[in-house]
Amino acid sequence: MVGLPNRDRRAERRAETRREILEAAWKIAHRDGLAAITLREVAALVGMRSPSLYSHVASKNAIYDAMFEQAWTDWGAALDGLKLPAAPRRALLTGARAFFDFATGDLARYQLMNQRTIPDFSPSAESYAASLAAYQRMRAELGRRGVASPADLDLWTAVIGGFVDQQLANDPGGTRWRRQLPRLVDMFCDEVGIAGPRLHRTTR
Amino acid sequence: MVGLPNRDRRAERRAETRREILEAAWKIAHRDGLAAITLREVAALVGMRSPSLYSHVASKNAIYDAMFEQAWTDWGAALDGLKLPAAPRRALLTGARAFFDFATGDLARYQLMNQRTIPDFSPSAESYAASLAAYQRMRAELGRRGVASPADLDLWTAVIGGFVDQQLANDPGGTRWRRQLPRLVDMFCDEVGIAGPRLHRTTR
DNA sequence: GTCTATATTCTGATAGAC
DNA sequence: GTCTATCAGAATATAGAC
Repeated sequence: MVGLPNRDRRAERRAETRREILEAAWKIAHRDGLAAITLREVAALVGMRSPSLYSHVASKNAIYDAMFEQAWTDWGAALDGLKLPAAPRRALLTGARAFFDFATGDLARYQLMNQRTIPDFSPSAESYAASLAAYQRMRAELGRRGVASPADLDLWTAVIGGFVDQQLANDPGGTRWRRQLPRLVDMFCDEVGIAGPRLHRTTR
Repeated sequence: MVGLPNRDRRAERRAETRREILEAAWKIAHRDGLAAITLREVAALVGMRSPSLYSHVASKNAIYDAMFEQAWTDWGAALDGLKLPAAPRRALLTGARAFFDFATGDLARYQLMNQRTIPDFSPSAESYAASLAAYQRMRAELGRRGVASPADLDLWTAVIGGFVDQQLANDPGGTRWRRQLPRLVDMFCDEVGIAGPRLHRTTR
């Protein structure tokens, strides 16, 4: 009995090409910044001429959009893969370090995810949903540790984001702010009322 | 007795033209973002053709550089003009609000001052000195209130910057993070050991 | 699906007359 | 110091052959 092929080789090829296009775009972004991505160079890196890209991508902004979605999806996956310790303060520190390392590990990615670096780009509804999903996952984990009020959540996102920004801006590749994460978590937990032993030695 | 004129009208005119050029550049940046500044439009706004700009400015990046220096000089002046209350926590809150309002009041300016938005631009030594001077002034004021260790200073800059970033990114024009500044200052002061009554009501 | 060719528009910067 | 004219090149995107 003859049936349909159970693999769509053509679709696989298309998906693979699309993956290569995104990979090339990331490569340029890492080297020269997000704004430096051009269709010509993306095409050259995947072995095409620029007009051929339009068979795979609707526009340049569609590339940014796919990158945005990919970045947030990746962070969501990293978040899901975390083994969080039972002790709440330890759990927060693990999460903070994971986000910090993810964010500082790739400046271009962080700018695309969290800052308005590309003037004409704003994420599509589908891509934005990926970022929202990651945020909700973080919210759920914090809620499990007793951080539930919007004000407390805003406080958390702000102080963590601030650490990332300072690290990227003033000590890229270093640990000047990273090594203070235990202290930051302690300070935050003291403020919002998460009990437990201090994570770092108090110097006073 | 006849002497030299005590005003150099030519120099005054030149300085005035330069001021107008910067003003035009800011206007474009506010409307469409830093990256949208073009020499043609700057020239049009001051009533020139673009080549004429080169009599006043060495290059496009020189305009960014002058804007960078101006922004930091302005912030330094704002800092100098502050009347800080005697109570340390009150003083920190006053400073925090001043910086927060200065930063959130102008996204383009903040991006130019603190983020790497323009790929090819990096400040000249002279312009960078203006930012350093402002930082030293902040450091001196914090030192007077007992915040002196590099770690404490890093903690302060990070949490304040984080509040600014979140406000700009997620609630531009609003007060979602601004209204939590008293709490942030309390949290910070508790951590670094600045005594005094709490600035905000504890909800727990 | 990929190509060549091209449209269209913009960019920063320079040369040289006045 | 400002102008016209122009360079030299970049960009995204489309048309249409193959």
